[in-house]
Amino acid sequence: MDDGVAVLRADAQRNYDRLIHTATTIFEVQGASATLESIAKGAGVGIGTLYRHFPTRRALLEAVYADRVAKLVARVPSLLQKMSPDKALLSWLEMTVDYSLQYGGFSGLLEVASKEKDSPITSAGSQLLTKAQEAGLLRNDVTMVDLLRLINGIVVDIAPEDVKRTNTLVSVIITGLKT
Amino acid sequence: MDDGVAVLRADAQRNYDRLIHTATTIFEVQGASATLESIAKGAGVGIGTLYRHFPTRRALLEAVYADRVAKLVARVPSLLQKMSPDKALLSWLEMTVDYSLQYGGFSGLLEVASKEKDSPITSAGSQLLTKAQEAGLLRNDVTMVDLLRLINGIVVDIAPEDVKRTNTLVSVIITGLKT
DNA sequence: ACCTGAACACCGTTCAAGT
DNA sequence: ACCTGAACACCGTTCAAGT
Repeated sequence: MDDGVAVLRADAQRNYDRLIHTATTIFEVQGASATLESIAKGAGVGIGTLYRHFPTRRALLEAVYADRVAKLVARVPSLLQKMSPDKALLSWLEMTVDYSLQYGGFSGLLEVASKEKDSPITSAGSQLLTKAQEAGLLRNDVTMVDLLRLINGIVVDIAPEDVKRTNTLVSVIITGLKT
Repeated sequence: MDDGVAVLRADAQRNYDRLIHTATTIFEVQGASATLESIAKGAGVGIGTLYRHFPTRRALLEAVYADRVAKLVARVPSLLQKMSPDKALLSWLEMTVDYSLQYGGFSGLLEVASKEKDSPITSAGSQLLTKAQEAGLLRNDVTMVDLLRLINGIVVDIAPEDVKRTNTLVSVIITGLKT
């Protein structure tokens, strides 16, 4: 019985850590479409080693942003405790937008995760949306996948000078969801 | 004095027409990111000829969808004549979404054009939005670039089974814009 | 004036050889 | 068990040579 994390050989573990560290930095600067070659090179490993640890770009993005996703998930119950579910959803969406704006590659992860109804991000948001809908606060004909599609549209390819527009756009969406 | 359209040598004109025709078909099937190589090949011309006529992918997209853009522009005054400006904007946005869903490459054009405040598409929509704002029907703190960002988010990378969701999402946005 | 396609650059992905 | 990087595939873009 273990905790589900495979034990790696010392050199493999070191390469894994270096890849995560380098990818974090490079995604930060260049965004989620940075070349994998540059990440491998920056980490001082062969490109094959990157592929061994992370068979897809998505796997790498998930590993790099695992802690932020965990934070988004953890925020759900604490928000529900403090405020009404519609306000909680608004707050949670703003947090998601903030992560996308702060961390270069996060929006690349959001882009794929938002399309799946049972990804960690979608599942977390769904709890808030469903609660708000059950309370009759938000319209019933919208799913979390729908909502994240709109949110993703707000942050994708955004220019630095447009960042200040995002709050307004999130508020448009939330207002549009009110019953 | 001419009409602004350069007169091409007969073979050049034929190649131009073939490129447009082939590009229309291929964008339809594969979307705006189809390879330029496949378009040149399908048109029976060298890749250099494609670049001579269309120096960028965007130039090709604009040429292919010129008539649809013209329709969107032409629709503005006729919509304003028939209904209130907020309803006109909703109708116009639905038309824009329909084009993006119907024509494979149109959303690729929308993606770039929507970011410029004076592209033909943005300018056309702006007239409706401004009228609706002046009439006090829609909130004043949103621009057409903002709005097209949301619209683009709705249609980009949409799976066939999600197409039916787009009407709901457009209505969420319009509702959210109401004062 | 226009066309062709080879050539170059760049990136993703695999896999044989090595430790 | 893990790593390396050459090799292959693919695509965008340019430009010398040709008509």
